[in-house]
Amino acid sequence: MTKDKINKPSKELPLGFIDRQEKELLVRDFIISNIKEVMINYGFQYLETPSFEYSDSIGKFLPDKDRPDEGVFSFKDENKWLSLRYDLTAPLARYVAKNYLEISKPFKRYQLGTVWRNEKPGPGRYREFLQFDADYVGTKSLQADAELCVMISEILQKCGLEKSEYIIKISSRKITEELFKKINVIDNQQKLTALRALDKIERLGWEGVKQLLGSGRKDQSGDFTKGANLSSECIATIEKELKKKSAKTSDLLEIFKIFNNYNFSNFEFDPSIIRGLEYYTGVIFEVNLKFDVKNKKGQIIQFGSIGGGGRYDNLVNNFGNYDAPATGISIGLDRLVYALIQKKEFKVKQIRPIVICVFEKNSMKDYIKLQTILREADISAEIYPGESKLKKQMEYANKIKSPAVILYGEDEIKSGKPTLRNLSSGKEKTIEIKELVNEIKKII
RNA sequence: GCAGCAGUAGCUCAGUUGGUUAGAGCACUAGUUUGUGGAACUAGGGGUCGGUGGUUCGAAUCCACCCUGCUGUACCA
Repeated sequence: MTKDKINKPSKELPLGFIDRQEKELLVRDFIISNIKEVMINYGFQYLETPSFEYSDSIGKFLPDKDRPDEGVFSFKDENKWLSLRYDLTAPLARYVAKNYLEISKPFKRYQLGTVWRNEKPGPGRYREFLQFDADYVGTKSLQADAELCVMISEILQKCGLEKSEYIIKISSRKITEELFKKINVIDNQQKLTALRALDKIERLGWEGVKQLLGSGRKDQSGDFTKGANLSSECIATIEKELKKKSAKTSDLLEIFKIFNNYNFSNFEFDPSIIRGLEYYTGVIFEVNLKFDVKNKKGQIIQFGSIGGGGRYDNLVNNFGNYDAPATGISIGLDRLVYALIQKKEFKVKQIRPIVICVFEKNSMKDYIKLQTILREADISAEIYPGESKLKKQMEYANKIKSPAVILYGEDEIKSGKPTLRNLSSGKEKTIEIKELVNEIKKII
């Protein structure tokens, strides 16, 4: 095929980037339209911020990140580092700080946008993906946090999920904070390592997590991960405290009350969820699907959550003296699409055109006439785009899954009666032009 | 990043202890049917066997390094 490979551009995609095809995009569109409806009902503003930000605007307040290209795609422009956004929360904080005096307080906005992460992709995880974010900025009220959970639940149900197919897991950073105080862990690095370990309970189980809290753990491939080096008494206390299935912190008790007011019960207290590490300050939540998700080979994969969020009361404050406590939720739309396509036979209709076959170039006027009639009746229709034998045209129509072809050759044109061939049944009918629309509507 | 495994046609793979012109199925192209697709049959195109270097009379097969992919793990703001 290619005799001289040299100098030909590569047809491969960069690591972690993919082409997305119509079926997936239609499901995504369906989800997005549901999101927009719900967002309007809940009174959120629609916002869009640019893909690029100054690196320090979205990163400098994050500890232990001194290089701008750590995890993000960056380049230097006129001596300033620019980065592709890695989430929609950091740009929101920047936006709020920039427009602080003009915007309402509280400020509610939602945003749909592509984000990029320069890290290793996994099943259903890419380096470019679409995120949906809804945030409340400028309120400490847990009513806001509660509404986000109720709202995401409503979106998922609109998308066709049953209540039994997903759950909102909820916890609070205050639990682990108090716990660390109790067992006297004050070293920040040790706290972080311990938090990261606890975040893995779902995947590794308590045994694995305890190893990570202690000296460390060897994985399947034999690779060793260093642990948090806590004493076995501390680990025992952590396990005991976190296995209690009742929440005691004031913020959780309050939000559960609010859930009750909403008659919302599809949540579960789970002290093992940690979510991100740096900026959450209070209530945190995670949206989990309860059915198995498989990869291309049919193996069940570790899918994790499709999104989550929580309270971050200090983020906007990093830009200056703004009192802007906030709470927000992020959903990875591509992951949701990936899961939904498997779970439901989505009745997202891929509309394919009726193909009008071309017999004579000289009759093009007649073909266009038919095409216009169909298109005016809102029926997708096309004149075969090319010059081929009828057989080729039929093969084309079949390949694109066209519901029917119209055969309008010399004889038909003379009598003014095109032939309509149903491509799934193979049946043909020669009919008056004025009946064409009705006959086709019976087929599609 | 670390670790394990893998890389042969567009796709899924076969290729025996290194031995002549590297195979199959699907897909593709053309024809059997010059106004008829999805089935069948016939013929055909397409691979420097991931790359580079080495061992050898001879390498898809052995060795080294690199690249890419998969899985686990770490990081994921």
